[in-house]
Amino acid sequence: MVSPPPLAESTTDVCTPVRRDPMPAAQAALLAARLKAIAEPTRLRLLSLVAAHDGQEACVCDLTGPVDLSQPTVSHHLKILVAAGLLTRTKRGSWAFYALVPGALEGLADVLRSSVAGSPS
Amino acid sequence: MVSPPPLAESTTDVCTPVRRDPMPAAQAALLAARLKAIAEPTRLRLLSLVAAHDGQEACVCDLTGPVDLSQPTVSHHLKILVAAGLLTRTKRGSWAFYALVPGALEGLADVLRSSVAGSPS
DNA sequence: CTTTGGCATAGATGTTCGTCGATCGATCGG
DNA sequence: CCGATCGATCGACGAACATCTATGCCAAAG
Repeated sequence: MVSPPPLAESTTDVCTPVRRDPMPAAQAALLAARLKAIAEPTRLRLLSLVAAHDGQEACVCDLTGPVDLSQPTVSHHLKILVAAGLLTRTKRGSWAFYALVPGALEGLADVLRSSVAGSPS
Repeated sequence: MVSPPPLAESTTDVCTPVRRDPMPAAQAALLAARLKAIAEPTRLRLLSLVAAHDGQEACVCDLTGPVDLSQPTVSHHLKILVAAGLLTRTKRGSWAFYALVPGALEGLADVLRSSVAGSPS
């Protein structure tokens, strides 16, 4: 590997010098896992549907119709959203009510803003 | 698939009344596609690596080493990040330099904050 | 013009993911 | 208890994805 003419300065074989430490692999894996939970059209719609309900909670029977998917599929997505810390599950009677975790999505957005540009050691 | 209260078909009450219109399927698909671009550990590290370089740009030879992947794989991920509007590609001589699109990641974070709870308009 | 080096593309492969139908535990009404 | 309903789990299937090796393209060097 040869350095490009105007920009190379380092003693290593790097083309451009490095100013900060990049994101560690472990942190990248963790953030990516959280982002994967919302990087899916159905799950975004489910979050929006829950938020659109009074009290910001809804049972599964409220959601299967609007997203036009089978009940097992909806339960599967809801489980992923709960595991990601974006929804909570509360069983009342025969129904399972899902509610938004306040600030969870905003927190994820904030981490996204700061993780790439701002993590110097 | 029956609801405890009388089954409704429209946006009126089912289990819980609806207060807002949920996210449209088209918007959910578009947002999910953008999120998928960053919901991957290697791509997050690549974004961070580019941000860590002087001038916030780097060529492929700068990135293959740190992420410990083959050069075609790195090119593949960079292409996805360019398609998502997060990186720009500029060829100078034999080298292809990738740079962050200013504000792209922040804009995505803002959309994420407002899309679920905010009004769809 | 030939060679060399950086990078993109193509094809192949193993894994992950989204979806469904079938089933099962749990709960409520008679 | 009995039958019905809500919702979670299981097993399967097809699509999408991340990765590799091999190859092609283009610019610079000799």
